[in-house]
Amino acid sequence: MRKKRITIEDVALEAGVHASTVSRALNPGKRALVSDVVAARVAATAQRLGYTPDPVAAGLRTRRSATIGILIPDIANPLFPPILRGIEAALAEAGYTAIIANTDNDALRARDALERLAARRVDGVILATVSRRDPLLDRCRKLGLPVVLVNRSTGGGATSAVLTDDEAGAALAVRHLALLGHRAIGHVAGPQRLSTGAGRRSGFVAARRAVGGESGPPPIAEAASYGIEAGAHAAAALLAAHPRITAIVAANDLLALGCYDEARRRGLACPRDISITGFNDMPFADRFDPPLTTVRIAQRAMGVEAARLLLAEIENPRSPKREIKLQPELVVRGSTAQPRGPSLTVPRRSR
Amino acid sequence: MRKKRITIEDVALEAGVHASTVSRALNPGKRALVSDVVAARVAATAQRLGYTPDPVAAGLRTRRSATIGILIPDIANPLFPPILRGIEAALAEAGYTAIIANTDNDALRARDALERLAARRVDGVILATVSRRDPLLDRCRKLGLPVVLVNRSTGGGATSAVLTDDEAGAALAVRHLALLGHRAIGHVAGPQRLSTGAGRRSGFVAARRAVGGESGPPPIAEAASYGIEAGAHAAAALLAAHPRITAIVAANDLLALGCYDEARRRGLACPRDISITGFNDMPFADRFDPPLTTVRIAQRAMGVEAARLLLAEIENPRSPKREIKLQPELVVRGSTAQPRGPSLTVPRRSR
DNA sequence: GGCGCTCTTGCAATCGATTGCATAGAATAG
DNA sequence: CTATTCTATGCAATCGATTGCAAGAGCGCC
Repeated sequence: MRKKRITIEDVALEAGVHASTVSRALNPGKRALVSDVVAARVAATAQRLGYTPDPVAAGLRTRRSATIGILIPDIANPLFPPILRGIEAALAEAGYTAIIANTDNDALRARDALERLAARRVDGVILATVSRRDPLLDRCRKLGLPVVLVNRSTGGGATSAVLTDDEAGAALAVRHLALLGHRAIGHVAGPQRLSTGAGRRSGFVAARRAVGGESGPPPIAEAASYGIEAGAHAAAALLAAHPRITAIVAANDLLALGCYDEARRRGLACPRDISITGFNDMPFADRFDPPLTTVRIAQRAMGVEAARLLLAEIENPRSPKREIKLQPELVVRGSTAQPRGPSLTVPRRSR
Repeated sequence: MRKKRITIEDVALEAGVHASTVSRALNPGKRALVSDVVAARVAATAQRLGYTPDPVAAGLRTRRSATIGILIPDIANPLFPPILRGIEAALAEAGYTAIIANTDNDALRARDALERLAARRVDGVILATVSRRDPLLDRCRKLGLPVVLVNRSTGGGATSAVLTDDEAGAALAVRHLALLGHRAIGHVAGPQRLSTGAGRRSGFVAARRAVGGESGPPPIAEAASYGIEAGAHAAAALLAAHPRITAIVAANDLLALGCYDEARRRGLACPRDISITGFNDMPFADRFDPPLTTVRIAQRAMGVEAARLLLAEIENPRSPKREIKLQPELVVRGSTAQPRGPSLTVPRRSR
């Protein structure tokens, strides 16, 4: 029993028709080519025999694998699972399956993973890894692979992408802090080679000007990567250069966590002595100490839209490239508060 | 340029040999069948032409897809990403690729996902979802699919599995609390239909007896699922039935978070008024408020071992079933402390 | 010099589906 | 009643690799 797979041939024999007829009867697109009575009979026999078409065999002939590849830096980064769920949901509707590959922010691994996906004949790829000018994209173009970016943009509009309005998000954070009374607001920026890093930074700069913060060049320190350690380093540099800062807008939640660490190291209590905001609203951000005020991005929706965009592009390779920009939302929690009045409270020392 | 794929035929033509020779020259197993000089020439031409064998086409003939399926409840549950990374790493070494499916703890979806994986002709599956007696396993057996369980067991030994020594882990937590001076220790248990829920519970019961806790039936409340809400409910029930409890051993970190919530609701400060331990040491457990004392399981190692076990079973379907049990480790953080002396401090009210 | 042996290589079938083309029979037109 | 167009189905090639079998080349031995 284990040995015998049921093939289209078996169904054909059993239904008394030719295999090609079975194929047509079972394929929604070709269904019209075969008479209703035969189609019904075939469907019934297929059902009875428990026939499942082999997508591998079909793919060989049709050149489509009903599979798409996803490149992300690291699935353990909590930003991604919700996006993946969104992608998966939209893909499943269309009968597609996703293959996920982690790159660990390593260009070589990314290259490698892409080649492996291409070898598996994926019908398209979703990239959450690329920097603003990335050779990966050229490679995809050369391979003739439809591509959609999530949470990234090349700026050029040559590639479809789904992203967050990073400028607006950063502005949300700045305005919130300004409203609380902060004047000296600093920014721990993400890597500027990534569109999110650049976008949030420029959003910060513009918003700071708009709310009329202190004059002079904006207090900004760029983190080397989107990690806690990098955030702590950048925060240290920022605070060293601008000791009077009362609030920090971090370019993502992990960087904010790094800011927490650095603040604590300096004996600064958050939010009493310094307010800190994040970006992304990653899972469990509400459980941090203190709960993180952050800019929530529509992770799942990004995934869904990205998958839809990609499917459309697979369907019609010359469909226009589109950029979908989703609006973020501020989530106020415990890491932001009014700046402490200069003399209302004595600075608190860490133990 | 985009149109033409390079096939084995192209390489054969270019190298002046037959396609079958190319196949043999490039396949490590058959490599010995062709002369060294020809093999070298073929390898060189393949290299030069940029030939990548089509695993789909090969799979059609060989009946192996070099693909395995993974069923997990939810990728957004931070327990799983490290396991997946482990699986992926071990798989990649062997040239295999993973396809991940989420089931949301829904038996129907699980069933469905399994069928889809089977249709894609995966060579085996890794299940992180099954309960102690699960129809999914019978289905795999019927399909002739090699299976390995991660972090789950059927108890029967009929299926290979990689798991944590849950009894030992629970004992670690209980002993830690006993050493701190706790006598009245309760347990928020996981669902008993899951092997982890049952194992941790029995570990708790045995350890409690061993450390000579209070007599009488052990204070235990079972959570309906491994979620924060369920944990809060169970904690409420536990504290209502046993008000004198000074410490709770939760069967996983999410349940522990639920305990945090319920404790706060009752005006109990953790760890001052009540100590709480988790299980798993999920990412960011050190960032919770308070940082969670928990039992760390070797997530990545579980993934690696599971993948190895599965590959071995694919290689040799009649290889003996094995259960690998990994030892957990206690991570002490801020959610546990000595029980407060009956009158040393006044209870603290939440605001 | 003929026989048998090993070592390489080619031939052709195969895996399971899809699809352009051909054809038989039915339906319709004239 | 014949000619023509449809419709429904079958035939066979195809996708890209793998592999059992056959055959040719080279070689040693008696």
